[in-house]
Amino acid sequence: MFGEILPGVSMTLRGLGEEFGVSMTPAREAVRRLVAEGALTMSSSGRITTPELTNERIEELAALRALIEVELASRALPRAHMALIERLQAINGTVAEAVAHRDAVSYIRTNLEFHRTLYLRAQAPAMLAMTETVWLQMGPTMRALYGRLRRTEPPQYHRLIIAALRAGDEPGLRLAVRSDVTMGLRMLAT
Amino acid sequence: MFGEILPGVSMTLRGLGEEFGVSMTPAREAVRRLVAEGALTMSSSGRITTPELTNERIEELAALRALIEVELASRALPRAHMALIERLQAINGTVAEAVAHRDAVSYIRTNLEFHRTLYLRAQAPAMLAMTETVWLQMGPTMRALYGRLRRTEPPQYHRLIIAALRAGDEPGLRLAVRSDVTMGLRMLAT
DNA sequence: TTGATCGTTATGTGATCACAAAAAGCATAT
DNA sequence: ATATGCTTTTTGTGATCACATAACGATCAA
Repeated sequence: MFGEILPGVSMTLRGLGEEFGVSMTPAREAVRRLVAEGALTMSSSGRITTPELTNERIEELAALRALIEVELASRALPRAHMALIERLQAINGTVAEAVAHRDAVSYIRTNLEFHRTLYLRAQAPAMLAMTETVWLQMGPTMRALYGRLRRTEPPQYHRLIIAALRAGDEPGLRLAVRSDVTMGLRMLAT
Repeated sequence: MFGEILPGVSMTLRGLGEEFGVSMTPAREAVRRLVAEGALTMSSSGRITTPELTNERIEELAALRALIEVELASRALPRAHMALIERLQAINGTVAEAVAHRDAVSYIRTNLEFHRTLYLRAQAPAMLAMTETVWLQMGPTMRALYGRLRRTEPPQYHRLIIAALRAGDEPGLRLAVRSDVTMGLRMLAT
């Protein structure tokens, strides 16, 4: 999910088992679950690799993020008190730090933490689970895309999200979330 | 997915293995995958049952259906030719038959087939997979709800969907799909 | 009749193994 | 130098087993 593994990297059940100190059986169950969720790809012969997404698939997943996350933000808005907004601002600080250090994995992790912190307030576990499944599918690809990105300024749309939360501005929040989700990928997927 | 199993029904790995002529290992992998997708519930001790959804969860899943399926229908609209519309009409006939026979499982199956046939035209496999995951989670509950429903007339919104497809009316299509998805549950979940 | 306690059965988990198939390595020929 | 055929190694799959624990049921006491 955090892009620690690049797309197209292969792994074996025995290797994973050894890495985590277990036998093949639990490694297999974990891998097959991740395959079912789209986080890993399994070839017809059963070989395991991280997915290499096509541009069409990236666009589709970005559209799913936009749909669901806008709804989650909207549902979180009436429950977003000052403590939450301050926490979001703090997380956004660490996001800016990761960008300044050009640490792609840390950037992805803190960026998703920003979103998850907000969405947790929506009290919608099924929607959050769906969103995290999408994040999981995009992890390796996001890493590969952000890796080639040269940028030193923190994400602008996070500020808009926080401002809209402060103002209780639902249309503004929806627009800010949609922009944050789609722009980040649209500038890269072409 | 089709409601062949009611909510709260428990099953064992050995029983499933015997039922499908395999050992515990493949049964376990299948069960754990279904648990990961929300189609089955696993207690802290590992016991397997079909999920018993709360009303809040039902509302949430219905909202997810509305969000994603409206988008899928919208993407399918420009590709929906006459052959597809005729096929949808034929499927809708079998839906009406299932309703007339008060066959809940058959009704759920053909109703979902109606939707899937339309959404396949959207060429959006990730969105379709997400939608089917939601269907999977709702299967047992839908069966329980439709089982107590007394109705003999076919679903009205399917006709609206077909009419909107014919007219190329995107706003009308979005409204019809949203209504079909949410109304069918809203009248039951209270 | 109800509640608790204890022994029995049922159940999921993880490890190990045999097997088949695929991948990789390697030598040979053109 | 490249393609080809064969051998070896690697890898996933499914079955079986030992074990720990949870569920069940019977027995007994209040």
